[in-house]
Amino acid sequence: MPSARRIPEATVARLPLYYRALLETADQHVGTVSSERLAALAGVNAAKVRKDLSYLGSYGTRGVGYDVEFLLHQISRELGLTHDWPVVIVGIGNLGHALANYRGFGARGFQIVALVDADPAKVGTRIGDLSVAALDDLPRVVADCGIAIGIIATPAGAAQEVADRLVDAGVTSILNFAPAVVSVPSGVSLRKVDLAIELQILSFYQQRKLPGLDGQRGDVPRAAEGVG
Amino acid sequence: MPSARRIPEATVARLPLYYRALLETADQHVGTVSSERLAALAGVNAAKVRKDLSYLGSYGTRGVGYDVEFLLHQISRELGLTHDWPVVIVGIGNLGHALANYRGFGARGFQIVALVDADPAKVGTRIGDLSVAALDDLPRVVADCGIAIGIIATPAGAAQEVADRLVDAGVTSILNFAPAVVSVPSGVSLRKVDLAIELQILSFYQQRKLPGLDGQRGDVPRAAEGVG
DNA sequence: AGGACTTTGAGAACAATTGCACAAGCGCGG
DNA sequence: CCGCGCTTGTGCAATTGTTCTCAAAGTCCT
Repeated sequence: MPSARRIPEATVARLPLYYRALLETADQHVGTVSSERLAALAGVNAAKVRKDLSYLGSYGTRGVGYDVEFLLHQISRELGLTHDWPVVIVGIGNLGHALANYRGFGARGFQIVALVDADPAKVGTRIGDLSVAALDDLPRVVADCGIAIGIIATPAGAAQEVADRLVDAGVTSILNFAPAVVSVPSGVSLRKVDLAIELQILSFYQQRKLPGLDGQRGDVPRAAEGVG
Repeated sequence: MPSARRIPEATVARLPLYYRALLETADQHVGTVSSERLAALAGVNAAKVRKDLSYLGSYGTRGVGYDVEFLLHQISRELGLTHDWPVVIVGIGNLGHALANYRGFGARGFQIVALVDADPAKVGTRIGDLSVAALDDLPRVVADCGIAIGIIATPAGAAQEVADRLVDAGVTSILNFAPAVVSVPSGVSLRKVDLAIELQILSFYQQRKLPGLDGQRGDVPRAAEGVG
């Protein structure tokens, strides 16, 4: 029963950072963390950590900090990571292939349970211990495995069609890697990751620093994260 | 000479969306677009498009819209995409391999010109028409190719060390795919993409919709992008 | 038991971003 | 040459997110 309180989007996007930081902390058999320390590990500032965590409830102890295990439990409950989520990847090209093999998912609450591709030549191919299914099998695969989350790793042109099919099959959360805008019915969550766009954003700031390269280049002051 | 005006971060993050939308529009030999149409293609709303573009200058014509070619040129100049950027990828595992082969970069202003890995077994391996160099060769590779942008695709444990080496070698923009916080000197830009975090954010919203699954599941109302 | 010290949680100020609404500007047809 | 319809550009209000500040609440030491 995740708290009913409304949690700001910006906070939700940072919870996974805290989660990761807490996992590392727990590994080192540390019992409690201060907001200061957690902030350093997550790459944000302490005030933000406290405010974010306060949305979940008053889980800290003044003068002490947060109990690592307890906070870890609360956050994983809030993020819905108390059980593993089965995930389907559609589009087994370069990227889909890499995602299928990516160890990071399993370690953090997700299990790739199905691979799908429209290309008949790829259907039946094995990757790890999964074999690629046909796009038409999507409804059955989704139903059989109880899949709620789908990943689109197709070329841009196929993205909308695949999204539609995922939704029809019953998927209600989609992560889109294709460089295309896709729209989904309300009630379905959609997030996108566009690799080239990230580089283009870097390019913007990179370009701005060349013209007036005013001496800078010492490497003492350390400013983590963010761009600029 | 990009305009001197300060462009809000949120706007910068959307310029690539407009750029992509404009490229598609130009392909269809359309001469002008309205903010309304551009908004639909980019998956945002029209007011935002107008405000964003107004930061670049007054490039539209009232009563008509924006000249596609001209706007495309202005945005690509602003993003620094008038020339290709050479990019180095460090860490040639699953992900690094996929990124090296990803066609999307070349098409949008970036060329992967070097691959680097710490593992001696991988050094010398060929991917496409590049061969993997040793980590120690980084300074030479960066200097020889005039590389300003680096991609980290290593496991979490190696990320900070690789970032330090990239910076030492002269790289001033870094895209980090490793699930770890890395810090860089001020003056160096850093962006991060964490694949598992994206799924965890979806998981948060997904979990919240199951408890009170209040009938919904019709597919008529179309709400593009964003989550929830 | 009491005081010093630490750290949280929250209120308030501040900053950034979004969205609305509409005047100003442009092209076109008469 | 003028008026009409369309679309931009922007001031303003509302929302969202961040940072500051400090009282409250706990621990630890004596």
